[in-house]
Amino acid sequence: MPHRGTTMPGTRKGPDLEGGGRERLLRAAARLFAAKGYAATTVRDILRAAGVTAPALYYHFGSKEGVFKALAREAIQKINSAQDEALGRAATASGRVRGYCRATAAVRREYADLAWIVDAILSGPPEAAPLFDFKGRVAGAIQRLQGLVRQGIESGEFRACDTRHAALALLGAIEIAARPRLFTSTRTTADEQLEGMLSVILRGLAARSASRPVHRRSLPAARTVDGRRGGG
Amino acid sequence: MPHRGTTMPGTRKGPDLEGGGRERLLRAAARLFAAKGYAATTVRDILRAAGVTAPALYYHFGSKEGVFKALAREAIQKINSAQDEALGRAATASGRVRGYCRATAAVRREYADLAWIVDAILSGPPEAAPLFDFKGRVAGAIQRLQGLVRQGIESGEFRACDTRHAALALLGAIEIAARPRLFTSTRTTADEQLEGMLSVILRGLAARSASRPVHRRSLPAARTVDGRRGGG
DNA sequence: GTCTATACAATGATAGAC
DNA sequence: GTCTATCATTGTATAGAC
Repeated sequence: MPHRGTTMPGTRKGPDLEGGGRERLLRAAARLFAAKGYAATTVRDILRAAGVTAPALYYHFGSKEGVFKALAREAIQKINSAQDEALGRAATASGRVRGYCRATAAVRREYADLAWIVDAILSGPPEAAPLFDFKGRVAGAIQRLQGLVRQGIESGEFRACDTRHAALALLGAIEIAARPRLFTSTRTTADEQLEGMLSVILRGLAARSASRPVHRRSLPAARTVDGRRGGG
Repeated sequence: MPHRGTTMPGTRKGPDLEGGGRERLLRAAARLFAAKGYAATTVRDILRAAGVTAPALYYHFGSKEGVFKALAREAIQKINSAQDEALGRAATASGRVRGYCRATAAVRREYADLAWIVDAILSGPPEAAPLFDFKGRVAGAIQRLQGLVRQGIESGEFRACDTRHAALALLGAIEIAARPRLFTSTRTTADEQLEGMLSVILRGLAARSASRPVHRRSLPAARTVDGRRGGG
């Protein structure tokens, strides 16, 4: 696996084919992995989509697996910085939880290309595809969420509860929100759904009976309330 | 696709190789799909593991895709019957929700072999692998959960809320609980985790402030309560 | 229903010129 | 850094005997 780490392209070519071969390969691979999956995407597919030939790919990445790794590394960096930034600005515990979940789900959606592959790898067993420390990353995500919940408990904003269970429930919401194709209905966006799920879960964590005003006189059969956005 | 629907084998062979070639092919395929994924599993792999040769597979299933379809059909039937049975016996709305989630997660865990592949297909795009109406099945699952929540609202057991958001949150919990490899820690089982997540979510749905006694004097810093297990 | 034997397209990857 | 040309391997699937 003797592929170089970085290189200095600089040469330009066609009109809309911007970036060196390396960038074009990455974007084409991301699109194709998303469309067909890792195993089903052939090196030739990537090459044709990127408008380069085989040796270019093997020069930059060493293998098809190398392309995937580079792609995943990129997505992970984005998620990390998005999460860090989201944690910075937030006053309440539920605010931090919301921000963290929002940021994570958003990047995962943006990188839905890789996300679902990574997901398959994570859920799956041994090594269906090349991977890093994905499993470790999941553990880290759980711990970070647990930390947020624990802070909320300590500050009195949340009730005492099993922080791990709460973290897992939140992770489930993120998981759902990260798959718009599957769960987004005609009239709902993934963001709206995430907010709704978080409202339900955070209400279960709230120290008092109501963390936010949700008054509605009786119970009119099966009417929806919550999700406070004029949307429609 | 001219593969026969059913056949009548009857012949036996080796000592531990029970069942006709058809059964052996199914079991071998399930194991391999689980170990390597659909695309990465070759027909030759399946044949070698099942101890038969190619024509046997193509006689029974018509193609590699046919094998997967047969497998998925089997899992779907199991999930359906498990869910129906779980809905039968249950008094309260939260009891029905718990039962439904438990049953679904349990079967999904039992069929983790296929579950994660189906999941990858669902999360993924077009046709990374052959599929049925998987997308429709997900929609059905959401609607069934929505129905349970709506019943709870109508009966006054749950507060008025967006039933879809509640259903999605529950689905997220199931999703998490169905992947023991990823989320189960050293001292926790997937069942315990599901119960814990459901407790959090159902508390968020409860009409009153407490659906089950969760009293614990103050809030001792960062102590976990809930999940009744001595674990440290 | 299952076998032997095989067709043949597609795969990931490389050598070596420029 | 990118190309042309090509390799060895593996992929799914089938004919035809038993």
